[in-house]
Amino acid sequence: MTCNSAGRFCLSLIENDRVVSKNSKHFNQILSHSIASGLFQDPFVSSKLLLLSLSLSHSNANNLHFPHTLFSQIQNPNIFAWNFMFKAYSHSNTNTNTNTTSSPQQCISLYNLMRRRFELFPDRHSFPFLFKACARLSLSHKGQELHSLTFKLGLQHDVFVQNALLSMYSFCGLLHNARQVFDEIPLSVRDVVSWNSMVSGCIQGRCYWDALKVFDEMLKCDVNARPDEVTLINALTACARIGFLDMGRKIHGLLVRNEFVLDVILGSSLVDMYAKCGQMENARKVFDTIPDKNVVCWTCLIAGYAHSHLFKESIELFREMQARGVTADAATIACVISSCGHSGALDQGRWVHTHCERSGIHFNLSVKNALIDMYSKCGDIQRALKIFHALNLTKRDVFSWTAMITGLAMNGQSDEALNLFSQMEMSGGIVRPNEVTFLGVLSACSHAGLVDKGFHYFNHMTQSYNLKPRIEHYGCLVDLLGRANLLAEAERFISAMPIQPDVVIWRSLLFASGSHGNIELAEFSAKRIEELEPKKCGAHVLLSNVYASASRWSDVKNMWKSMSLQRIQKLPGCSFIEIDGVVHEFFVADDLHCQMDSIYETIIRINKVIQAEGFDPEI
DNA sequence: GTAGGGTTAG
Repeated sequence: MTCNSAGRFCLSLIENDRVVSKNSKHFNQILSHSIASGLFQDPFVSSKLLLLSLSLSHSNANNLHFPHTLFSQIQNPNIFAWNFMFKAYSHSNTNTNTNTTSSPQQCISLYNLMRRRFELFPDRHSFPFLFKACARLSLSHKGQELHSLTFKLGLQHDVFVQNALLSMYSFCGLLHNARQVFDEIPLSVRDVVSWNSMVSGCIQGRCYWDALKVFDEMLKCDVNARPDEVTLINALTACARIGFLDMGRKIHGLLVRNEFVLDVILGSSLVDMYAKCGQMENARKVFDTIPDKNVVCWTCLIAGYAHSHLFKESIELFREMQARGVTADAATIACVISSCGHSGALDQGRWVHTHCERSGIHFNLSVKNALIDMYSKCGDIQRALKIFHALNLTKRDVFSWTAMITGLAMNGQSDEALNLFSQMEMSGGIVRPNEVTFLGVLSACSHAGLVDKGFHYFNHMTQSYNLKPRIEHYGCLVDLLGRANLLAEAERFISAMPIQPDVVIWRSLLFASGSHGNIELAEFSAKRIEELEPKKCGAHVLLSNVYASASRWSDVKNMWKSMSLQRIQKLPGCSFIEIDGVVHEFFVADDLHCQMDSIYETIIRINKVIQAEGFDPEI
């Protein structure tokens, strides 16, 4: 074959690239011919072949070895060839142990090579890939350097370049810069992608109100860029994160009016929005209309029930999902395990745990944290500790530490809880305790009656960590003082608090004063509760218990009389226990359980044992 | 004569 005929052969096949791109044998033939004939050094031919090699390795997205070799054989790659390589590397995986060349870092290295050795400038097609690589590597400095180059090259009005630039800034956490880029794109140039990138950038930066402001602005001022599905998904996400139901409803109306197709992603966003706003009925309604529900969609609803403290429903829905053949992933599992923990369903939680181990579901940190929390809440502190200690020190996040500290505290192991907190602080500042961590620490102090330590940690929290105490922290301290019979101090502490005390605080004081026989203070606290919750029976019942323990029976009687006069009904106290995966519920004076006789027999037997040990149980 | 962006939901 002569050079010319080889050239014609190559070109005709290259032009027919739909055939070639599916057949590597064809491709290899063309490549050999082009090299043998010297046609490979034609810039058009080499870049076209490079593109073909990339589309052939497309099924194996991270194996860019062959295209890279091919690229390195091009003596003077044109901008097309460079851009093909930028594109491939900017999308490739960051961590591939087997092939270290597949990473966005390669994109940047190649760019540097292009500038230094070949003295070529990037063009409008290069920038989106280069910005993508910077974003994925959090290389904001490189991104800024490229930003200045766009001015030099007069690309400040190229909407592709500008959109990629603004996404890069928000990805790197520089929301302010992103906003500046956005503002500088003229309205006539801005498209729906510009708006979506800005909204999504605000969400990434956790500025949900700003996200909705941008969305609102888009609806009002830009007739050229109508919201698309991505816009609505982003806006719904923002509503979900801040629980903004009114706006969420408005978006729901908008998507119905504009006849958007409710696919699984838009549907899930809507379910999530309603669920996060506590509207479980609406969430369920939307959920039922979504075709081809996937695991994310189910998890939104499962998590929604848990968010609304409907743990039983959350676990039941998980079972239903499995029955429908949808495979759970780590997010689902973390959520269900947490529901098991909150409802005390240890057997179910344990079942989920083993089920995951057997079915090879990846245990990410959220799952492990949920397991620590569940086992602690269900009293299996050894299991919780085992999982916690198996976690590498550098892997533990604030939730792992907090779950374990709180778990130890609620299981009466206050010293261990406080020890663990010291370990957390000594772990080199990798993880900073948050408000919830300190709740665990304070409750450990409260359970062990460590008054001074409790106040020490309270000050430590505000002074060393600059954390603002919430009402729950004040509640812990009131509890701490109350349990230690420092009732006057507790009262003083409440009146000096910078926040208005809530019923929990007064209930805590009522309980403490009752158990230490200070009826006057108990009455005072009950009054405060009644002022805050006039319709509820809590204060009446607690106070009548106080009277009863002081044998003031006429007061007990009056208490109940006034309750019936005010038509306040006492909700029956309820407790539950899980045995062999079944949750058994008991109400006060309940005789509905099928094994009631043997249950009461056991209680009487236990009481006898307790009395024989010299205790006088209060029944 | 080749090519470009926002992957958006738990």
